[in-house]
Amino acid sequence: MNTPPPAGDEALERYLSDEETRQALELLFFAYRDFTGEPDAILASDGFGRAHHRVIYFVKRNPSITVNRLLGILKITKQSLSRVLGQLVEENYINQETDHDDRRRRTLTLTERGEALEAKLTECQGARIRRAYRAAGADAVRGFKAVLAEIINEDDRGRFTGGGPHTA
Amino acid sequence: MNTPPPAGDEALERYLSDEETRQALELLFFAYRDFTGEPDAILASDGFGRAHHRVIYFVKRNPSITVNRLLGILKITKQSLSRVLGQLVEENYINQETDHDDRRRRTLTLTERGEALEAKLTECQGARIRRAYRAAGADAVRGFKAVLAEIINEDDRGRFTGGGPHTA
DNA sequence: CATATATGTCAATAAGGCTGACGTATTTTT
DNA sequence: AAAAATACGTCAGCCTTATTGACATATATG
Repeated sequence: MNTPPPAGDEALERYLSDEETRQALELLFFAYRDFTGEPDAILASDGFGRAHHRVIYFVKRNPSITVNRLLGILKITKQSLSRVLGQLVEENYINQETDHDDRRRRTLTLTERGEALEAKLTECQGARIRRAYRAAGADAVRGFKAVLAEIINEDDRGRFTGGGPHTA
Repeated sequence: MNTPPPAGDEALERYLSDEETRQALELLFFAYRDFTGEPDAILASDGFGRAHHRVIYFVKRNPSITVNRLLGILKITKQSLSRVLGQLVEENYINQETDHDDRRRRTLTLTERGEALEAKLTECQGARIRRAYRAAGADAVRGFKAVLAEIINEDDRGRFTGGGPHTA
């Protein structure tokens, strides 16, 4: 068990503030854990991990994205991406071709197989989101988005407050 | 860029639903990434990782917790916990003592050093949360909590809809 | 006494990150 | 044309965090 609320107005304020933020931390921890749980299981049965999911997802969202822009979104090193991306290309989930304008660049696109896996994974997470949205109501959804957008660092926040998909 | 909204009412519905859920997925991804970024940096400079953070956090929240109950919250194996916990005990962040009632049990509590690190990490994430809460407003905060609670699996949801801290 | 529980530990394996170094093709700059 | 910067790939090695299986020990409980 835990320390009970203290007496005194200022102390109570601090306590509430502490409890309040801890509740938020824990909500995020448990929500993210469960949110990634199902897709992780699907991926594992294909011999993939969460890293593959992220790559597939952002290639879907940004067709013909270059390796460099993908690295920018994921914020990992190219050596780390290399292994994961290599597997996905090897096993024909992602198509890689030389860009016509700048022949140094390789553009990445999902193959049919990649599209299928992406759809399966997103559908799985989407169902959880839609269920939560319906249960909480439209008003709550607006609050949910507003707070999450504010939690995100300023540089990436524009993806949500402003316009379309992740064109970095 | 991406596929533009299609014509036709049903198709538009589907498109909105898809865009809507994808936005939620991405909000969660970026928010969690940035939310864990700062503490990760602090921990790294102490030679620790995110796993150490989770252990310290839940020991703080459940003083005198047993190893078994901690495993239940974290949902990892005891072998995984062993190394992390061992380090924290070794370096005097966590105190381990034999329970008086059942001498098989070891109860875990933060030392002063552990308290200090926990405070530093939680303060860092707390500041981000408070900033977001202030920016989004009290109404949005209610929605934020409601949706996140609904995203969490039923078994753990009670921690938030109901009462106090994580007493598993 | 037998069995179950709580904990710890040894060994092997794997995913997914990291850094540093080097190579090569291509584009841009001087 | 030569030099520099960019985009990409790859080799080699290291770390953290997780996994499984097996076994040991102390304690509690039937």
